[in-house]
Amino acid sequence: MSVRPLKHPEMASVALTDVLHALADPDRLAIVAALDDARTPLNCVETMERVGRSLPKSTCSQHYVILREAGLIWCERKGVELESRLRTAELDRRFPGLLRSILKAWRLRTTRDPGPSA
Amino acid sequence: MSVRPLKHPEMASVALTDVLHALADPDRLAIVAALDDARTPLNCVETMERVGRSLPKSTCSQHYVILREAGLIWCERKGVELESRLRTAELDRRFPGLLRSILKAWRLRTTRDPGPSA
DNA sequence: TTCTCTTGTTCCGAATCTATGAACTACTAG
DNA sequence: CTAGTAGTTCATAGATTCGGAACAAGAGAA
Repeated sequence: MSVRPLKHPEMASVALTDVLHALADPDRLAIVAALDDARTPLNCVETMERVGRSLPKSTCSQHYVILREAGLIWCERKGVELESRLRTAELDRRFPGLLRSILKAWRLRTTRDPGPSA
Repeated sequence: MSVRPLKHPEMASVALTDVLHALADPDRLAIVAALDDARTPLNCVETMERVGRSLPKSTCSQHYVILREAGLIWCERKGVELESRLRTAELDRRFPGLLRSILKAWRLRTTRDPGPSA
């Protein structure tokens, strides 16, 4: 049971539907919003603190896999931690304006919207 | 086994994650893009012709349920047909710029992106 | 070194979601 | 009434997702 190396897709091969699928979950969207706020790489614990919610770690780990494989985040292992940052600029070159408009929509959600993990 | 009446959510109660989930599928995204092109209501057959792909009807029917319940389309029965139109203006009031930027991204997808039903 | 703590990963079973054939409803035309 | 067309519902097999338990891997202390 060894830990696999991190794989990141080239931005050119990222599919729009994968990006949308990755963001179609309140927890993942909140993670992305937190990384966007932070503007600096964060590990999972720091991110979840900012999200203000604790998930089971296995679930959380899977969320990171999905975000990474959808091309949304870039991760590096720093010791025992996983440091992640948004691939903002690259993503915006591939899908101009997309991430911004989604994050904007997320930030003005009302109570009807599921907050992180409804 | 009677046919249930059509239910449309109020736009205020539409969640962003539901919208993203509805659009995180190549067939549904293609349907939405086709309705957006058309600018006039289309039934399922007409829409799928424009999409250029035929799905099993049960699958197609489910896609319409998902799009309708996510607040993306407004449907009316016209005789035996189901006429659908995008809820463009309403949606844009709720999530300004969102649908436009997603459709824009969809239209500039490359071969790596799954076309309708990859 | 070894022990322990922390951070995250992997595995696996249960619960949930999705796709589709078959049967059905509902309407139209002849 | 019969046949045809458009779409819905049901049942179920298949795919995804969630989360607990066990594990990996590095940091720090002794």
